Amino acid sequence: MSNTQPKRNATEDDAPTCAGGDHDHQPVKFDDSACERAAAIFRALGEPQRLRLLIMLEARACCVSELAEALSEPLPAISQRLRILKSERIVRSRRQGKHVYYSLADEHISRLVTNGVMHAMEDE
Amino acid sequence: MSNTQPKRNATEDDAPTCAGGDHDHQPVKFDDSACERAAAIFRALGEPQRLRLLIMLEARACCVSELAEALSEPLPAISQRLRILKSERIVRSRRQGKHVYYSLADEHISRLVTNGVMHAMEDE
DNA sequence: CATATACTTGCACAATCCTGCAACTGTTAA
DNA sequence: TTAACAGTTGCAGGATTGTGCAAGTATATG
Repeated sequence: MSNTQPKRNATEDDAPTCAGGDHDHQPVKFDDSACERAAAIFRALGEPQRLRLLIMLEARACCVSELAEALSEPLPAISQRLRILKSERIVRSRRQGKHVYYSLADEHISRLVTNGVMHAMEDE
Repeated sequence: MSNTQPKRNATEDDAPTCAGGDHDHQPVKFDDSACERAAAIFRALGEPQRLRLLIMLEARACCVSELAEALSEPLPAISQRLRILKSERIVRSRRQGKHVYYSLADEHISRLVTNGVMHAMEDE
C-alpha cells in the first residue's frame, strides 16, 4: 500500500472535516454560515474603489458628496458602493440634516482594512 | 456656487492619495498600488470555497488530494483555487515526493483569515 | 407650495469570474 | 520503459457583478 499518502485514504467511512453539510460535527470550529459570511465581507473589501472608500472612512466619518469630490467620481457611483458596504454591515450611516454621514461599522472592520493594506504595502 | 457642503479644508485638489507625491498629511498614507494589491488579496479571500481551503490550511499544511477528499470536491477544482491563492501569494507550495503540500504564506494572512471568520461568527 | 440640494435607486451593457470536463505534465513503482 | 498516481492547465458555458446614466426620493429653504 502506498504509505506515501499522508494519513487518510478512506473513501467515505470517515466523515470529512467540515464539508458535507449534512450534520455538524465539531472537528472544525467554523460553521458554514460563518464561512460564507466572512467570504461576503472579504468580497466586499475586494474592490479597489470600495477599499479606498473604507480607507477614507477609517480616518473619519464622511458624507457622500465629500467622498465623491475627494475621489473625483460621480456621486451615484459612491452611493452605490456605500450601499453594498452597508448591506454587509461594513459601514454605518447616520443622517445629519441634509447630509448622510458614513463611517466604519466597528473596530473589527477597521482592523481588517488596516491589516490588509499594511500587508499589501509590506509585501510589495 | 455656495458650497453648502461641510468644511473641507483641503482644497478642491482631488486625489488625496499620493500617487506620486511623498509627504502628505496624516489622513491616509497609502499609494494606489497598495490599495489594489490589498483589494486583490481581499478578493481572493472573498469566496467561501477558497476561504474554507484557507481555514483548513491554517490548521496545518495539506496536500491537494487531502483537501479534495476532506471537502468532497473534484481535485481539479481544488487545484484551481489553490492556484489563484498562490498567484496572490496567499499560500505557498512545497513538493514532497508525489505530493504537493500547501500552507499559508505568512502570519499576516493567517491573522487576516482568523479575524474575518471571527468577526463573521460574532456578528451573526 | 415650489425649488435647490443631497442622496438613492432602476435599468441595460459589459466585464469578470466560477465551474466542469478533458487533456496534459510530473513523479514513483514495477 | 510502462503503468499508475498526483496535480496542473485549457477551454467553453453560465452566472454574478461592476458601471454609467437617468429618473426618483428626501430634506431644508424661500
